[in-house]
Amino acid sequence: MAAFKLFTERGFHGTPTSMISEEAGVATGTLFRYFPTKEALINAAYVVAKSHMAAALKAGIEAKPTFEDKARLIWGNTIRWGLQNPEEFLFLEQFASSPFITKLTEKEAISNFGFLAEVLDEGIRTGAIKDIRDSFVAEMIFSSNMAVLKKLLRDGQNDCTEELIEASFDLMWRGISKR
Amino acid sequence: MAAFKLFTERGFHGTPTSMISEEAGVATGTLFRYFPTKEALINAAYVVAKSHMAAALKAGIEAKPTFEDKARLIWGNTIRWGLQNPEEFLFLEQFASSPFITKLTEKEAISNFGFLAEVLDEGIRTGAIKDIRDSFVAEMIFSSNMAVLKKLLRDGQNDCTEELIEASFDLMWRGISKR
Amino acid sequence: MAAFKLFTERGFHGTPTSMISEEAGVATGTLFRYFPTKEALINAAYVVAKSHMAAALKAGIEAKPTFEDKARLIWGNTIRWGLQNPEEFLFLEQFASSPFITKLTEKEAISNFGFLAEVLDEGIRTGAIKDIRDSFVAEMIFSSNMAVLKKLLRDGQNDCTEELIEASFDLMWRGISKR
Amino acid sequence: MAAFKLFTERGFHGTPTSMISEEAGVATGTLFRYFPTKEALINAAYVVAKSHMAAALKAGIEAKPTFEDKARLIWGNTIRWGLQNPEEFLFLEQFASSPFITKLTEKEAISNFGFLAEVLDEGIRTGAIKDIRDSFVAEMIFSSNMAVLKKLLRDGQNDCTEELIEASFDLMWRGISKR
DNA sequence: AATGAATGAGCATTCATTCAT
DNA sequence: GATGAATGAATGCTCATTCAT
Repeated sequence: MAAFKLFTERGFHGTPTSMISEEAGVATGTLFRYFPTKEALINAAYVVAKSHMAAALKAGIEAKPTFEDKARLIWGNTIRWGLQNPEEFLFLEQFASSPFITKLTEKEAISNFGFLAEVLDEGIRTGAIKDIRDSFVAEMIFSSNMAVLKKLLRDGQNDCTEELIEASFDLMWRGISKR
Repeated sequence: MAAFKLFTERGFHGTPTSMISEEAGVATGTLFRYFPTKEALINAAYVVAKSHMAAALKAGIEAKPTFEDKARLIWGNTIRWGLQNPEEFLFLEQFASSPFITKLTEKEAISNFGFLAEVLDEGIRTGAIKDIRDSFVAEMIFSSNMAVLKKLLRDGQNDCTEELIEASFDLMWRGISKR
Repeated sequence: MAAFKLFTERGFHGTPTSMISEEAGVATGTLFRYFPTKEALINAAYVVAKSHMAAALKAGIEAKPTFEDKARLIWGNTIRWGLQNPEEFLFLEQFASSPFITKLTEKEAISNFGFLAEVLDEGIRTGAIKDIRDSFVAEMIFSSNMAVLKKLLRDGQNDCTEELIEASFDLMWRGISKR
Repeated sequence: MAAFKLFTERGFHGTPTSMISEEAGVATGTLFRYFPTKEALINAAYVVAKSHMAAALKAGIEAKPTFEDKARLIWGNTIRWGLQNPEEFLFLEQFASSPFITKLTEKEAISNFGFLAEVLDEGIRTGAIKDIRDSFVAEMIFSSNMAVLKKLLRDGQNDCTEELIEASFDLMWRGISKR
């Protein structure tokens, strides 16, 4: 979807539907056969991007035996996906808490991320990580992960990206792990 | 500034200048005596909010002797400021990397945060924290801090806010500290 | 085009685009599908009026054998066209050297009047008229012609219009002819 | 008056009163102590320019004995004045028949030109020029005179300006004189 | 008298949405 | 189903004019 880039670079109201339809190679009116309003369109785009992201994050997870392995994989998957799909990632960042994305959409989009809660749960259950107000921990982990990704996107990646992924994971892991 | 709330809740293009002037209790034209364009207005608001935030973060810092004390104070200051000024905080979150805030504005706004770099430097110099690609660490700290604040704003605060601030700091601190 | 009358009577900035579109029987926005800006619109109108005028001036010219016949015909054509299309004529007068008509437009508009130079050339070549700084003579002829037309429009025409056309031509002709 | 240049180059509505007051070195409000409205201001400017012009045209006329001498002097005076005061001249040209100049103003402005009618009258009375619908002749003379001036302003004057003034007068004169 | 900040009506232009083809 | 011309409400911004100082 070309809409990701356009919306991210120009904002919601800064991106005319005519521009979206042109990028998409269809006529102006055609858009409105598929999305009743412009808001519906961006909400749909949001759900798509979120589900793309969710799929990328969980890739290969079932092969990992321990909680730490899973956590480390997801940590890296997030960063790698973001580096390869910067437009979708930045779109999600930009519109995550914008007034254009409805609560309903957010709810639907988040439903793809249920597996994260399960993994985290496993970590707590097996005693691998602390349980101080779990959800706070989850937020901190998630935001740290994103912070690394954003920094890489901003600075431009270099050849030691993988090292950095490991180092940042270790740092985070040391904070949350019991030992 | 009433503009914080309006822009946050409705977006840049979703907030007519007439609405801003009405909230501000002046005529439409009056706005344009002080800000040449709507973009200039939001950029000015951004700088103001950032400097408010910076002032709040560093409050009381000179009285703290060690790096850890300083870090702990700033961590708490951030969260307390955000909880007391949710509109300004959310405004900053929303427009931090929007296309409406110019590079120049961002630069000016960031200039107020030089003290953070100094504090971090002290931490590294005195050997209190690790030096794995410091700037990444800074980003992770900052984003974790924000994550806690955002969660508190979303969920509504309760009486154990201070406890939570401490707990989250400890978690972060354990990750970054050498011992 | 209704724009001729409106622009002439009210000036460029005194004529809102909404008024033009209303007169034209279309919606406000429709105007801007055909003309990117209001300035483009008035420039287009200018070119149209000029080409109408050019066509009227040269009507029947090829049937005239001598230079004097051609000159006399054009002299009359100008006046007759202006009397029948006062709105277009006054529009051209009003905006001929206004800041709204670009050099480019003027150039394009003038291109229709190449035949005038040819006719004048013939007059000089055949020795019918003097050659004192030809272009000045051309300007004087042209402006005299216009002056008669404007006076007729201002005073209202009467039944001896044709006589007057002849008389004024003779007067001008006597000035420029070699004998 | 700086207003001449501004109005000519930018049009009536294109020239803010604030710009005029700035050029004049007074405050915005001050203008309105002297002219009730912007229209009153431009009308006053028009009258001033016209009277300047009238004064220039008649300069030295009483010393001239014959009609032809007077006519030749006025012809030259017009052109010389216009070349020395292009801003006022072009201002008059531009706004002569604009909707901003009221009939009353035009009437007042024209009152300064009574001497022209007298001179023309003398020409007819003494039998120096033809009497075919005198006012038309006057218009033609006047417009020819202006045409020469405008051409000179457009092309830039050179050292044979005086020659050209003579030549153009002769051409005109031959047209209107009885012999 | 002079000032210039404040006013708010007015206008060019954009753009989501409709609908005849 | 697809198209894209037409619509007209909405909005950023300007500027003549006022009036408290």
